Amino acid sequence: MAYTKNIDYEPEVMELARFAKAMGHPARIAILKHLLSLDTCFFSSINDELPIAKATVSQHLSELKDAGLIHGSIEPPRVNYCINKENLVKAKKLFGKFFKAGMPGMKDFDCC
Amino acid sequence: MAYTKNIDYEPEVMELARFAKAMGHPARIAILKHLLSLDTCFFSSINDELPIAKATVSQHLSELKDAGLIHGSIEPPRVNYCINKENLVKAKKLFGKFFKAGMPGMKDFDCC
DNA sequence: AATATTGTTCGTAGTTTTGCGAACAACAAA
DNA sequence: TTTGTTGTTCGCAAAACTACGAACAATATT
Repeated sequence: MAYTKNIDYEPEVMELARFAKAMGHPARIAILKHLLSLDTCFFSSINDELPIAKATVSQHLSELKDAGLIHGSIEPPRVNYCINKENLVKAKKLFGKFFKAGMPGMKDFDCC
Repeated sequence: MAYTKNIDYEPEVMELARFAKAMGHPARIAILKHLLSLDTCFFSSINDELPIAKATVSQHLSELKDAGLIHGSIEPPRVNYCINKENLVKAKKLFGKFFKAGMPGMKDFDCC
């Protein structure tokens, strides 16, 4: 019964979790880093960077696209991928807000 | 054959993905936010915040603990949870570095 | 028209995640 | 000693995730 009750969480919590989930696999982090360093590139360039089959790479790209973190545009016979900058900035802000919320009370590093 | 080839990713990529994965569920984001706002609290306080069964809450707490994001200490008959501040700072830095890497080339918001 | 290139989609397999209720363990209180 | 409180663990079920090879689609090239 996974994800049945998502409606009960705040939209901002949902959005942050969505971005985090998309970033929750090393292959997808590697893809994002690669795209950030290149600004734009073809599928084959991404595929060459990763130790997994192209079918799997394609799936990870789909997930990143669904989460709104990247764009893909067809330039036959190839596909050009790039960062969805608008949403990456959105993610950056959500993570930034989340972590900043914790920092004020973090002068002392001891707890329970 | 999930996670077979993780050994082929950089340690920093792995770490970031690990933290992101732990944050990749709205219930866990809600838990972290709650703990950040309270500094420390008992299981029951967390459980009351969430629309899921206590067994499930306990599982999410386990995952956050395994990822190193929180601590739990037994104070019979209750359990006190708090943020693992050291690792939260670590996560903050990893995410910060990741997002900062993308920002320089983000003057223009158009791409492929 | 036949061939080559590029990447997606399909079908399949095994693992992990999410969720719940019930049972349990540990301690406190009556 | 019996009862109550607190939270974990167990056992199960459904869904999602990760991965692969094979087949396919779309476009160039010969």
